[in-house]
Amino acid sequence: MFSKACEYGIRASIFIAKNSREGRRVSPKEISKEIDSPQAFTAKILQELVRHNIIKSVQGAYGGFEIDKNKIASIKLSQIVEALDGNGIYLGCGLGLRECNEHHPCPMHDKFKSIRNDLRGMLETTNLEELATGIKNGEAFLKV
Amino acid sequence: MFSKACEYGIRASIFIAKNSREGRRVSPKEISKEIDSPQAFTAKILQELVRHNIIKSVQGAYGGFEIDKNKIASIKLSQIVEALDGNGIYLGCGLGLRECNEHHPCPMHDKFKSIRNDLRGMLETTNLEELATGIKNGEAFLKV
DNA sequence: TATAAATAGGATAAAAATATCCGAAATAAA
DNA sequence: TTTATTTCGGATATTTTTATCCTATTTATA
Repeated sequence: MFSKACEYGIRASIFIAKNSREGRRVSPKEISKEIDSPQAFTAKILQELVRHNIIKSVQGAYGGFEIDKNKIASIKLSQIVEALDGNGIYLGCGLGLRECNEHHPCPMHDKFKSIRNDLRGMLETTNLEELATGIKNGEAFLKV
Repeated sequence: MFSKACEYGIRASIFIAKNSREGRRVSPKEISKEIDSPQAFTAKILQELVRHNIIKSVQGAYGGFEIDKNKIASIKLSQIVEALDGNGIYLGCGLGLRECNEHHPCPMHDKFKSIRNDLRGMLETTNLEELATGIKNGEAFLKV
């Protein structure tokens, strides 16, 4: 469904959000440990999220990654997915046709459309705030 | 969502189904031309589908690929997807956790569950017969 | 039985995704 | 201003996916 990069990116973002709410900056080392992901690869993904203005980095000693507290609730999963996997999951054809729409549908088009829309809806209405809360409350996990 | 191999495999299966209904066997060459896919790669995928007993091959002169006419309506998209991409799309965690279930959910688990179930339901209730009909009627397309 | 036509399958190549390494640049604190 | 710490970014390596090529095997027909 999502690429590894995107899976790590979402998990990392949730972990950063949780810590930013508590006023803590976190390093790629700590992140990759807590979400069980390869450290250097995760660092690359974090850089990409910084470039997309989804998370913020502070360089130098005592630096790390964080998210503006008052921004956490407004960051949607869809932004992270689009930043790392592009918009293919929204716009692409399920069977890989370059052109697939009402006027030129693939055989699966109608049936696939509603599922893709549900997925899109879910990603566009789920924000980091609620996901971080699940982690904080111990109701959900970021690894294993 | 699906791998390239799976996309080609589904499109090829629909094309074979349509032709088998008309009593025609088809070659990898014709298939890849009609679904716009790389020929040798498509041939490999067809072999895999044969191994999974989804399509049938006839070797030698006048051979090719076909599907038993009375089997077309009973072949579900889910069988093709499972044969080529495995069952990860049904069972796997959206965020890539090895273990993700009601007792140990990822933060996205609840929201993702229903979408995954809808996808699963769609794949398990959609058969080659109806998809081939869409192609035959010119309502749907397998390329471009 | 010989021939031509077709799939099967192994070997290999190319491209993309995943992952690692290391030096450069930034920055807080001593 | 020096030092220690930390992200940035380029280079490279590894693995997986996608794709191609070539020969062997199968089989209908002449």
